[in-house]
Amino acid sequence: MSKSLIVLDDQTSLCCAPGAQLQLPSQQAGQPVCCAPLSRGQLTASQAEEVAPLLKALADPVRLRLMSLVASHPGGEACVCDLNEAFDLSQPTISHHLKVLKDAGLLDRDKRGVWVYYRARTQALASLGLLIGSPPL
Amino acid sequence: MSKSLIVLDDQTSLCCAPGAQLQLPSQQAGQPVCCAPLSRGQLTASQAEEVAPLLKALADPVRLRLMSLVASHPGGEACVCDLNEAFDLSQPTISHHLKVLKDAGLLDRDKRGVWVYYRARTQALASLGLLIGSPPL
DNA sequence: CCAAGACATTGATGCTCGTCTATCTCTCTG
DNA sequence: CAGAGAGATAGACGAGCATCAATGTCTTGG
Repeated sequence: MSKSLIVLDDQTSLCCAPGAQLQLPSQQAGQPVCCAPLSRGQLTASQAEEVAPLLKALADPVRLRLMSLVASHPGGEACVCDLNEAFDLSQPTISHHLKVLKDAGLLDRDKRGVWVYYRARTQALASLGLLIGSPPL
Repeated sequence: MSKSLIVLDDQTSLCCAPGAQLQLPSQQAGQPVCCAPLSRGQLTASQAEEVAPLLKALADPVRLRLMSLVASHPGGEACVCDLNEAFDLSQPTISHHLKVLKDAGLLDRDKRGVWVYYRARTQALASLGLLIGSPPL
């Protein structure tokens, strides 16, 4: 597998740190472009196949709100019991959406006793935001 | 309608210019948060309903590559005839995907004679990238 | 050990989506 | 004006998705 376009792991350093988007190092000849934004150089088919599932996971109003609730929660994590109450949807439906976000690599799951806590992978969100949002050169 | 979270029009100035993501003005009490990123404050249900269609439009490998091809094309625009050749898909399928991107507000269409040119709405991409990618405070 | 509660899983249902073939509309050329 | 070519539209079809009710799996308290 080639170098990932999206950094999912908070432990891994970002090759394009947030805020550095305007001073991206110029592309080295022969080297794969890491974090190549959408507007600079064409995404390969395989890169597109890699990124699309992340966007698809986010491309639902309920999941967007879930991500926002979790990411903005004090402490960086939220209990499922709190999330369930924030929506007018059944508990299995919320559980399903959380699983979609977790499988996409946008949430981390942590079970502590009876309760389950989800945490946002801010690195993945940052990478995705840079990929989409960086302006053309 | 409340103030839009996503700036679609290149003529309109961005309330959160690219690169300004780390120095966002502190939220004024009582004022709606413009361009409130995903990780800061919870998206309302209506805001999520507004943003999700944009992400859904992008959340397809073919459309991601189309956006990338158009956005990175010299001159900022690309002819449909060139785009058709870049994919192993039928012409109506490409036309359909371009329409989805245009209806979402991510592409502008310009017919000149026999040919049709599409141009990326970089402002919309920038807003979307900031919304997703800005880190929590 | 048992009952209760938190969350996940299963299976069903109706809707949306990506793709295709066929056809249509528009514009230029001869 | 007729034909050709560029691109859009229409309709069909199979796959995928969001939701729910019902049920299953853990974990804790008594």
